[in-house]
Amino acid sequence: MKIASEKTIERLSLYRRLLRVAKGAGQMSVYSHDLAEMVRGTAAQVRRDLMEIGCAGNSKKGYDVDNLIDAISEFLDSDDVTPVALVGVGNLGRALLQFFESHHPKLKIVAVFDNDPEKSGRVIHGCRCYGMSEMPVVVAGKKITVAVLAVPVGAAQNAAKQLEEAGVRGILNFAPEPLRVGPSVAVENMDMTMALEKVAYMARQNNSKENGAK
Amino acid sequence: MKIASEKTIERLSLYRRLLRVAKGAGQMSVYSHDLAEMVRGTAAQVRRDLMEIGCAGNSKKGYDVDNLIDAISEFLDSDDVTPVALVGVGNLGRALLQFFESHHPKLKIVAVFDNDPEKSGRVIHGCRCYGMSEMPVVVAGKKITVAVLAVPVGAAQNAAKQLEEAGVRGILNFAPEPLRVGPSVAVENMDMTMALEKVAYMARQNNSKENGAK
DNA sequence: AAATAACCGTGATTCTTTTCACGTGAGATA
DNA sequence: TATCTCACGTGAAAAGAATCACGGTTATTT
Repeated sequence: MKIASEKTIERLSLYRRLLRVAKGAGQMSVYSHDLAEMVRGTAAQVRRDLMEIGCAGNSKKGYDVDNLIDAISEFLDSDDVTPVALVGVGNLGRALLQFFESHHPKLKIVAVFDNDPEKSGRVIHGCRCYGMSEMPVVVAGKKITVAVLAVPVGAAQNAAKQLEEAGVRGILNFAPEPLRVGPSVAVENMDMTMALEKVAYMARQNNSKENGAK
Repeated sequence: MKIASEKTIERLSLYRRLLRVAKGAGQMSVYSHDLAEMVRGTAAQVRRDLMEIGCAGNSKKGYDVDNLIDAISEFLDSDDVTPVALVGVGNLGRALLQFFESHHPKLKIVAVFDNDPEKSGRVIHGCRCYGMSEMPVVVAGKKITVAVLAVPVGAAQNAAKQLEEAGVRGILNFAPEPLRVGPSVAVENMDMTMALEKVAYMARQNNSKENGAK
């Protein structure tokens, strides 16, 4: 399968979600400019993204919703369900567990890890909680390649290392701390502190623009 | 104050956090390549980012840690504490509340909103919970310009609209749904579904690269 | 059946972001 | 004090991403 830029992958994910909503509403086809409006982008960009994954669009009717969803899914998803591990069962971890419980047919959290021995063995949201030391065997046994890291800052680097050694190849990191991992592990940072600082900055810009300040 | 690109702003936020850690460890100065290594970037980019905000670096000793932190803070932060609202007090909302409680000196969640009347009036993590209908008066009263949106999908668009009307100028959106707001409101999406799909995709790429597949 | 209109596919262009590479200057060394 | 080293500051080049613009195609209309 061809390779696409990260930006394109992000947008494809977004398109698919919106397409599913549209499908649920009974819509059979969409135009590139419809999708563009939904994601606040341009029609040309939507077409280009779809071109990347070799999609088929009809001149007059636009894109077939079902076809598009299938094409994006074939590109983004694995054939079978991807097992995911969650590390860290604090408030955030539980929220994520609940969030992903329902939201995705192809990505499933199948194990959670925490270093609190109190939690070991308990079942949270349908997931068995393991101690950190059990990681290698559980990850290998369940063929886990993707993990969500929701531990407190300070513990993240260590956990990432353990994940890497256990064979994980992608980490979604919620800790506000850059991870040092080898080149064969993809890291996506969800840095909430950074994000909030950024909106605060941009909100201030907007505000002073509005108030006529330079 | 000059304007910088969004990417630069993100990196500045990251630099500052790492600099604070370095300062805590007693470090007095850093080189651009030190910072670069920490954020997995290049030295030239670090220098360029710092140049953007008009920083001073010394040829031989690199950058003074204290100076840099101050310079970045002056650029990113408002002079006084920025009051923030949180909308949605589910698991995620509570996790965010806890997360931001300690993590930031200049950004403070001062009010939470939820449409569950049960929660109205209660105090969660030191924050009074208000009903959605109280938003206009509370937001105006506390001069809130930034909000974190942690409501379930489906409720996000409506909440965003209310926030905008109440005067909010920046929204950090955790709902997997693009928001339609006016141009004077900055939106930053923390789309966990998209992020997880993306790492899963990239992990798969890494995996097949490793296994010799084309 | 011909004309029309609307949208897709994509080469070319423009704009943004990153990297390169080199002159400059500050401290160390002898 | 002269030289040497090393990192900063930054113009210029490269790479990457978004946009433009137009030929081609398909349904609809007359």
